Amino acid sequence: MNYWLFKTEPVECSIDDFANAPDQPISWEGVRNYQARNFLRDDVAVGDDVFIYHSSCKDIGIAGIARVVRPAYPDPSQFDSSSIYYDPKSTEACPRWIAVDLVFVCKLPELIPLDKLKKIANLVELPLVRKGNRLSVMPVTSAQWQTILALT
DNA sequence: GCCAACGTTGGC
DNA sequence: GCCAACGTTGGC
Repeated sequence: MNYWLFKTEPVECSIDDFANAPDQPISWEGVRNYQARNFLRDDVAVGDDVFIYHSSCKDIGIAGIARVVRPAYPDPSQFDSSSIYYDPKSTEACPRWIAVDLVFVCKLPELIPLDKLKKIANLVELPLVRKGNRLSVMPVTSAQWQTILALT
């Protein structure tokens, strides 16, 4: 199995949305970046664990953990003309964007702030803390995962 | 709200 | 296929 980090703006989907719906799969939609899409399509698998990271908000950082329960399928929002994620160039026959489903695992006892992650020597290779990083779905190595868990 | 960094688009 | 222009991300 693999480890991942998914970014989200908590006003849209936060770790509390997962915590408030235990055992209920949440569809991870709206990824509109090809590199992130390729990870979802090719590498994210059922049983993988995912850090849920809150961005563009007051408390920026890793908020909790979710688990993949459904592998890649066409992101329905790309076909919905009323959605902000609508993509007129995508077709049912040849969908461009991919979603997966996640379920809640846990909230971290305390959010691990980004500035704390940036100070950890073992995490300098994590794309999240690299300058100019914009990847919203990124792999986390087993060692990085353990390092981050040890911060809690 | 600013803006650096990066990704995407489209003319050539 | 290059690359300038434009759009988006996301921390600050």
